[in-house]
Amino acid sequence: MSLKHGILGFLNYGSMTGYDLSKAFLESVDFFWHAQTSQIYRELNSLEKDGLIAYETIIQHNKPNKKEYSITKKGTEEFLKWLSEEPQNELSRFKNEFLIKIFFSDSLTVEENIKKLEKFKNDCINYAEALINTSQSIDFYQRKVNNPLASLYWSLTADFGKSYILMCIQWAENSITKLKEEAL
Amino acid sequence: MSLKHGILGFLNYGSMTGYDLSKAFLESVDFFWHAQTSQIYRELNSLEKDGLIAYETIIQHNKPNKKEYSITKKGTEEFLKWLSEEPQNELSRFKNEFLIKIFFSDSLTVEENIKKLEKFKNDCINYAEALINTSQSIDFYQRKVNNPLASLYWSLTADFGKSYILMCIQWAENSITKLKEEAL
DNA sequence: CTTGACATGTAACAAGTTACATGATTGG
DNA sequence: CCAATCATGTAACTTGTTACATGTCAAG
Repeated sequence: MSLKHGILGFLNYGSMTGYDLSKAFLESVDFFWHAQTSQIYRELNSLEKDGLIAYETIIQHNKPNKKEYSITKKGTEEFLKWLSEEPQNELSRFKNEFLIKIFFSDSLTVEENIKKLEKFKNDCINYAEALINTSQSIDFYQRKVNNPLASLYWSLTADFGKSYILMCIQWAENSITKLKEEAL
Repeated sequence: MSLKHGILGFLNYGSMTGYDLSKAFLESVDFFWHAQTSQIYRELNSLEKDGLIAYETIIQHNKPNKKEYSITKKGTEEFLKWLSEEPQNELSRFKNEFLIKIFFSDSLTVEENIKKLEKFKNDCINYAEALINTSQSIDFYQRKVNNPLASLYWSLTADFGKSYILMCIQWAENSITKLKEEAL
């Protein structure tokens, strides 16, 4: 439901190709909305069929031709409608396969589970570094879009990511401590 | 991919009907894995076809008949294989539609966005209360399963939920403060 | 007499994942 | 010469969502 609106949101800033969109997702909202390239192209087709976006083929000489998509009036209306709708309770949609594995972990040894948690903690630390790049690309896009308020909202989402990862690291550390106590 | 393993995990504790499973999901892992009833019945069919579970029809007199599913040897093997596999980086799968709306929020007024964040904060506070029930049902199931280590892992996942919600509330408060400053 | 718990599902659709498929140019 | 970037997609499959469909019994 939301990938469509995500695409409309980006096209609302300006025209883009599927490839551009793919990069934009990756460099900005990937942390909370990962979009596969194949999915983006599928959605572009469907949005175009519904008249929410339109494209123009741009013939290039030293690069492959491309389709530049832009949002239509109908598309902008749909985007703004979605944006002002009351968001559903997001907590009820939270999903985490790692936590299910933890939930059922009594079928493994305590040592194996400590390793699992340590791996999770390391993943978090690595991801925290990757988020720094996201902050940098916010600066980059800010200049492109030329809208001071936009980057404020972007940074709020980046803050969420940082807080989430910190929380995960702390939870993992606490959990490891508890398991080590149990192992005695 | 994981609903299957979640079902196997519960059946590994003991036999259950689809209805029981539906309740078990709701009362324990719902926070990080919500399963629709319809999805559970579909997966049960598919797991049975694959020989990972088997069922016995139980005829009841004052209640509707039911199918009691139990895990097979093959099912247990598959479950343990999944459990000991290295979990994928979970952070790259995190999804949150609310954050996308925040990301694109410069198309709305600051006041509207403050309201949105306040609603989010309230949802979090309400959900925090709901999680207390989950903690209680951990105690209930602990007695049923009679495995002291199991409930330790269950409580780790409940801790994660509490930390996550606290983090969300704090983030929402900070964000509201920032927007109020901006509104001046 | 009505609500909630028990109990099982199907059908249609939407969204996400994985694998495949192609091919040019640029920079090191 | 090899890897990365540019650029577009299809096909098959798995998951997840929403709406529909049916019916009993117990308790308040």
